[in-house]
Amino acid sequence: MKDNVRISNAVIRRLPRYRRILEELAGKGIERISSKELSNLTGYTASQIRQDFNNFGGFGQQGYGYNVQSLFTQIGLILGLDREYCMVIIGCGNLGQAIANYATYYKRGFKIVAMFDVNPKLIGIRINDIEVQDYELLEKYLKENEVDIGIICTTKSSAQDVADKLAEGKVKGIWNFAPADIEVDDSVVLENVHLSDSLNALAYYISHRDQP
Amino acid sequence: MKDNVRISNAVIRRLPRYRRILEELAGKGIERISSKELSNLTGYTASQIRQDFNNFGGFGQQGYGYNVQSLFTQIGLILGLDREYCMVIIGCGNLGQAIANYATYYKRGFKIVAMFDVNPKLIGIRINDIEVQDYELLEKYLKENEVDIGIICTTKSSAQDVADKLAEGKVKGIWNFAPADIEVDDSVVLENVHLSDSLNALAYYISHRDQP
DNA sequence: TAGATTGTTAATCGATTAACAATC
DNA sequence: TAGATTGTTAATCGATTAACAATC
Repeated sequence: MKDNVRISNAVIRRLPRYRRILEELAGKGIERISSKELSNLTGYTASQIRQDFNNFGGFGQQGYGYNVQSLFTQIGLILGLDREYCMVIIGCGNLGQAIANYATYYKRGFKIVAMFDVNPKLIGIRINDIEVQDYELLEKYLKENEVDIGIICTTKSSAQDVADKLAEGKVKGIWNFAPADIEVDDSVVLENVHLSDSLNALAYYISHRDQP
Repeated sequence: MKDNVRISNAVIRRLPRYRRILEELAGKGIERISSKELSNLTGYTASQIRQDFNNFGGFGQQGYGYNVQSLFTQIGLILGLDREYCMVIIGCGNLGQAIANYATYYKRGFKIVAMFDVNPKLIGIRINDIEVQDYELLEKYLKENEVDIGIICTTKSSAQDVADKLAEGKVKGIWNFAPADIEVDDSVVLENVHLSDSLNALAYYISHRDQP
């Protein structure tokens, strides 16, 4: 695999999609695939697909195409999926619980290790075998345990405070679902899921169908 | 406002963020803002901000800047937020309920009008005053009511079936949270929120911090 | 071997940034 | 008016697409 090459964000955002499709193909027992066939499945051009893979060194074989299983594995390696990520969830309302279920049942390699909330009604309940703890205990927990990812499922008003605590507790990344523009030190990777932005974009495209 | 100009997706995705920030500024009573100040707040360059706004015709005034309130309103108009969108949710587990709460309490202009599920334990319960109906009734509901947006919060395996029913029922847009690559006719706008892709991208950036 | 398909270079396209005249 | 800041054109940068030689 090539090294020392800066990969553009556009490429990174396409990799999970490739991987998802390759997983399905592998599940169907398909062993090889050409960039042209992948183009049909993904909607990306064959040319772009080859360019993307060549960022990391040649995964294919001329005249043959790509081996589905090995390409799947390679992309997993690039994405850093060859290890386990420990995650904590802050905010255990419907959204926090939904994310917990999702991670537990769909995402091997991403493990919920603790959950926190301020709501006394939620503290103490168990979600997929994880007991919801008092948010007051987050700081202590992060001191005593190495956590890779903090997931913010709180209200807008608490989000920045939670982010600060997570950063101080040396998490490597924050997955933010709160509708807030939080700020963190550059050493922490921040991935926002802004539902509002997504819904607004949807409204835009609905309003502008057909018209010029 | 200019018309007949194709606006790039990149611009559209920035508009909700501008709007969010302008809303906050308006809330603080700030009346005017320059592209330079907006640049500080958004992280986009002042040049890009002026280019973005000029896609729609000049919103500003030389030597003065932009009027916060009027810019906020204009962007809302562009995004199509000057009307109400009726939405139905299919799949009323934690995620569906979380989205319902979110839309109800945070998103004026986007109204949940009905919710559906196949689970007998959920059918009949009320969520923010909306009763969960049997999924069997979706088709009938869509025939009798005009729905703008269908929100898919089901499992992966049901997602395509739901999308087909929504498309047949003439929804204008689909907001998909199921971890599936669904396909719909071009006449329906599809906005995916692929949590898996987002999490994988986060893993990538965590794995590649520091290193070359 | 002949056919297929990659890896890679070159061309194109589009988006971002820089610069500055227009003008409030 | 002088200063500030937009609107807009031109320059740059980066990403996508096209083309084709390399090679399995």
